[in-house]
Amino acid sequence: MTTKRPDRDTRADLLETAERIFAHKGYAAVGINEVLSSVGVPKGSFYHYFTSKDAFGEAVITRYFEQYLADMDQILSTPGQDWATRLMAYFASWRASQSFGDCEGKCLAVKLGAEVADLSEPMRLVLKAGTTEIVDRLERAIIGAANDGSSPLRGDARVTAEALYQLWMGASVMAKIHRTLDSLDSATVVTRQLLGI
Amino acid sequence: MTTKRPDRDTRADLLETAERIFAHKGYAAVGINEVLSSVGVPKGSFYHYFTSKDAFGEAVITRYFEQYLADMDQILSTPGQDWATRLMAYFASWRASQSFGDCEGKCLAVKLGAEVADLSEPMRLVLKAGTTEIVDRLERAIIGAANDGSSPLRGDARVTAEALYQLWMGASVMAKIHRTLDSLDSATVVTRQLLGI
DNA sequence: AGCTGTCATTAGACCGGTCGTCTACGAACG
DNA sequence: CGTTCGTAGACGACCGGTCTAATGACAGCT
Repeated sequence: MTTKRPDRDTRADLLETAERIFAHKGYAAVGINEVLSSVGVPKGSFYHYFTSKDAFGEAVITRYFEQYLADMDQILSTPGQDWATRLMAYFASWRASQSFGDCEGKCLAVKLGAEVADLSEPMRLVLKAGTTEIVDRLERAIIGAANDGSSPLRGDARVTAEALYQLWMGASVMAKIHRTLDSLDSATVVTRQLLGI
Repeated sequence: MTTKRPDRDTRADLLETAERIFAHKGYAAVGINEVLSSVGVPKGSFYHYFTSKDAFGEAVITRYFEQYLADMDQILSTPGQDWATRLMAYFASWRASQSFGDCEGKCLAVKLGAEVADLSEPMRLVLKAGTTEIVDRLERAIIGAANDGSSPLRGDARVTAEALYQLWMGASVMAKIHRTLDSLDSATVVTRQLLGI
């Protein structure tokens, strides 16, 4: 009498819950059981949907980036704003997402990047593809800002985009280590400086 | 007839070996046994030298930073160079340390920062203290560069120091994810830009 | 020299949790 | 009515960190 859940729910629940748990505890430190019992799904179901923990992790990260990029696209296409403003809005939302006091900081790329990169090749490739797309969008935004005159582009747009992403990634790690948002404030200041605004 | 090894060797061997293994596989993914058997020390000995895996991890990171800061001090005090040159030499050596093809990238702060920060409070505090000292040194170097005229200081030195460290941290994570040194090149370019040189 | 007390070090048992497998049941739908 | 999809959870093999009990080396004393 399991109330006939439409199949996708279980799978989606697993992915969604795992994202939260991974973002908090990392990948290796979390057992499948923890995710399972947290969702209330028995172990048997897991291997119906996923072939292994690694494949599961891959799916979690894939889903994360899909969602992340969609959100990012939305912020970077706000009508009636110049590109520089849109860029700063993106970073402001990044800052906000880390600010969840406890210890969340929901950015999976930050949390899992270093841990997973030399642990599982498939997961690494998903991370690579995802971060590349993020930098692509930043680059386009920077070029846009140069064109609409909201930022005086000095130097290569690609390099600047990469550096900005790296800066914010590092700032997020430091925020975790210091349990402070100061690092994100520094990043904000320097971001303005780099964009010349 | 155990050839009477002086006690400290075992302990030092464990710390040193663990540093290498942690830098490669992370913290949670590595079992004590792996370190032990890699050094050739029996399991029983471990808890003679350390009270727990966490205390061990703490000691590993502490040792790492001691060494790292000593190296950094040396680079940043090269005689006959202006401060801007010293700074760039430091970042060049950072780049070089990541370049070990395989997957090393021996920077423990980068590898373990995100993973460990919300896993163990003691380890987090060691990371916090260590990274703070690194930024302190960067700040002093930046102020030095402003004073000796090798870099036109624009803006707060502290903020710039923090941003530089974050930038390079993020660049190292990206290097892991993309298995490329490109990110470190971008970081180099932007570092020059931020220092105005 | 022999005996003994003390301490550093080791051996290995212990229990709990890990991932993944496998069989059996139920519910849905043709 | 039977095949498919999904649930259920016991099970095995293994590995994790921890702890107690035994071993060894050595110092001092008689």
